[in-house]
Amino acid sequence: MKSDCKDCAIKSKAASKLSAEEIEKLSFSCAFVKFNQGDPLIMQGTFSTNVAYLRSGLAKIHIAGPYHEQIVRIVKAPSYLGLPTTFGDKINQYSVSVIESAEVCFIDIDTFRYLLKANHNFSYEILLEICNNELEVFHRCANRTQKQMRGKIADVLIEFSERIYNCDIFKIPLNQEDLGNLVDTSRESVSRVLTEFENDGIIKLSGKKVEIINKRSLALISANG
Amino acid sequence: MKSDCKDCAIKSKAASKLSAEEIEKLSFSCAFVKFNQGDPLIMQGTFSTNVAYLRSGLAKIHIAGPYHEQIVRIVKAPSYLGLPTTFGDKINQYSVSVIESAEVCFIDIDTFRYLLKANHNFSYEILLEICNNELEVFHRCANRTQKQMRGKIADVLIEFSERIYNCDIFKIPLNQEDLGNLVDTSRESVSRVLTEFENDGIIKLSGKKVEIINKRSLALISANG
DNA sequence: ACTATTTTGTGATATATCTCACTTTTTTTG
DNA sequence: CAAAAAAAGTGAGATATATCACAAAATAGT
Repeated sequence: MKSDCKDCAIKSKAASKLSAEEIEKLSFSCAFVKFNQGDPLIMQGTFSTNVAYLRSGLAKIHIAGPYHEQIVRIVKAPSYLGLPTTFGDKINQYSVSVIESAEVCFIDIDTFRYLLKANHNFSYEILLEICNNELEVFHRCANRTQKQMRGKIADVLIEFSERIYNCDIFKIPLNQEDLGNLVDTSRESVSRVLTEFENDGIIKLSGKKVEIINKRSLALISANG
Repeated sequence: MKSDCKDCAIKSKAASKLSAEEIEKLSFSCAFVKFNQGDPLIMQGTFSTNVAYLRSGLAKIHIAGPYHEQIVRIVKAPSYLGLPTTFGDKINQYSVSVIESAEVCFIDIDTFRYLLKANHNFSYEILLEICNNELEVFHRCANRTQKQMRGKIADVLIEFSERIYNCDIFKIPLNQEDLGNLVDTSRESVSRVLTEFENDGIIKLSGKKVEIINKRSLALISANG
């Protein structure tokens, strides 16, 4: 357990509010680890003693629903992971897995709590992050249940291109089964819709690589489908 | 704008951590208002300058989805409302309406922020509340999308009986349309399932009054339907 | 490089739920 | 208390999507 958070180039906005001594304290109980695609970071049902800070990479938050796995959202670095669990009971209420090789700092929960108490600006930033997540989940949930599959898949393509990759060409970091779990449809439907979009000249596919050709149409489908 | 929070019998757990002076400060920028069923407390899209503390009563959080209104969750007093909005942009991201006559304290947002900075224990409690809400939303969302209507309606009946009213006999505080918006089904389906449950001897209905007769069956339906 | 495994594509069929249309009941209001 | 409005019940038909069952591709493992 030791890192040098002081010189960390990708400090969280919250961490940048910490004083020199506080950063020092953080360094002492912060473990830096690299992960590969597919690695689990947080496992639903297990005891949590750390907050995770996703320094780089991409992860998915997923929970075991009554029938199948549901992917709640895709988290892009930099971002804290497992905050809600940190406060309620200490049993993780959801899982987090890496979907694009990631660097993660595990911060001891007691230290994290100490920092929350010691530094208002830090805790305010954390509060902010949690609140934004909650709002995002609200909207995502409404979409998931109300739109039909074309709309939902259009949504997710737009999200990857705009929020995650900032680019019209990207590699989907999930297989179609998982894509289905993210938007709540079956794997088969994902496949069908994707080829449909390709036939309509809206996207171009080659393997998992997607190129968005007609963003306009995609936005329309997202809005009306 | 003035209340006497000091003597308030239903202080929030967070507020009970405040010092005498802090409570005094709170009192000065806290407006107490009574509301009736149907009254809007928070309106999506409007500018927010207050945090609301639901002192007594019942409210629903709802957002305008792409197609229809969605009821995100039912909030039972005591509980803060509109916390997430308080921190992100100040535009309310969802609406809150009273469904059973309520008493609400509106707390000026700047005062609330001041208290968050001034008192760690207060802010820690607030953090806790937000985190718990987020986790609840996760699970609710998974249920909503994965279970089918019988299961979802069984769920909601159990929730009313156990979380909201602590009683096997209660009056549903929503009409069937809203019940549908809460569990994501059509009004007609709600009606059908409810009469189905009654015919199966699982519940007894008279108007909006529900008596749960066979909780065991209901739990089974919730788990498997 | 070859086999095993995972992932994807695609048709046919099944089905849960929505929608529409109308009636009946309950609640509200003047 | 009557009239109007809102809410609830119910059948028949439409439909979006799931499921099943394979085949084809792509990836991973030895």
